[in-house]
Amino acid sequence: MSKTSKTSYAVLGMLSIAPMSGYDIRQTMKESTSNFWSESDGQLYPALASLHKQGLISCKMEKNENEREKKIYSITAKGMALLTQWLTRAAETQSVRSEILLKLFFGANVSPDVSREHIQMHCYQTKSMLAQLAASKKQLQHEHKDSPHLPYWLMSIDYGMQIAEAKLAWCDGVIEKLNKMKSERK
Amino acid sequence: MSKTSKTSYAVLGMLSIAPMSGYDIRQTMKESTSNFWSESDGQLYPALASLHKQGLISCKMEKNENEREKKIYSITAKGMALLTQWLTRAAETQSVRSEILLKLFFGANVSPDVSREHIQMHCYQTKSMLAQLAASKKQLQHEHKDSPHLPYWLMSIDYGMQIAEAKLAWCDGVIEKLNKMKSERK
DNA sequence: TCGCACATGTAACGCGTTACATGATTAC
DNA sequence: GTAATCATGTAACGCGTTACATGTGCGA
Repeated sequence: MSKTSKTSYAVLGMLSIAPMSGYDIRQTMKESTSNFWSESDGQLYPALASLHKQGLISCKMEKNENEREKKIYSITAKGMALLTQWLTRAAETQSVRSEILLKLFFGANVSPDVSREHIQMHCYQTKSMLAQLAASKKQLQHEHKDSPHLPYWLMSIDYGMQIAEAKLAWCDGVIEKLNKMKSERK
Repeated sequence: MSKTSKTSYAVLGMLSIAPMSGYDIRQTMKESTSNFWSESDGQLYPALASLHKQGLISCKMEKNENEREKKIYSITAKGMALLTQWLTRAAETQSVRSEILLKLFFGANVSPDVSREHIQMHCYQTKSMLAQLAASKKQLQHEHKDSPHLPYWLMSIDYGMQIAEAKLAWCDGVIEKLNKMKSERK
């Protein structure tokens, strides 16, 4: 088990929700955690193979009508123990890199218009993300009414939404300031 | 020039503020952009060498009294052109990975206490970051009163502060919900 | 004299992305 | 028929972190 990579834990976590195929895990991540976590194919499938080899997950072949055969993985007791152990450990602080903030930081080298365009774009993207999150939230509340996972899923969505709101407020302020700077430079 | 890495641009940007040594760049980044951007030694020094070889920055040896000799780099016209070109291009969207949110997402597998502890810790860390940002802001306003960079620097600090405030509000809500879940489980 | 801040680098390693490879089934 | 979705993987590459390596000057 790698000391630094969290891919295996993300996979174990997904399988703690329900037995799934690799493809299912990808889809589930896209629909639920993509806002704060995602894995690429190149990480996912080798992780599944490695977890299986270690006995942390088990694998059954399944073939329903009109479906191609797929591998359904389930978390084992051993895997569950490792997952809860990881869940209990404190999260490591990760370094963030935001290209848009870096560009804004060096904004004095270009016209305020340039920065304003970037922020404007960021604003649009954030709004679209907010809409997606709101939709996800509604869907989750409907489709997983009685799941013990629901409250936790909602909290993680709320994080995204509240951060997005804060970003939008910041964007507004920045655009206003940049407009002022532009008119003062005239 | 690498297509994907932004390290070179970060370095060029720093040198657009003032001529500096590699060490100075590290210090400046720590004090100003660490909240949203940082570079390690293993990135910084090779980047400086490469930029120099490409004629994007120039290098002078300097030795003041009671100081060991150091290399002071300055951005060239060619480097400045490349920087502004990059600044004008739209920022690529980067994928974020938040271990704490991933743990919260899988929180149903452990006691609500575990999640609450994590969030509590996150709250403390965010508060300390907020205090640091407030201090930086004050210092910047004082030390760079007339710099054309100041408004941009303040905007990037405000981003950190506003996001931090939103995080704190979210933490409060989550802790409350987790406490409720705990009492309901009794 | 011991440790810390200054100062500059190199090398190894692992992680994560991207592109490639394959192939079945379904909808248009 | 052909594009999209389902489904599983591999391989190369580059980036970024960490640890290592070296040495100066200053303060306690």
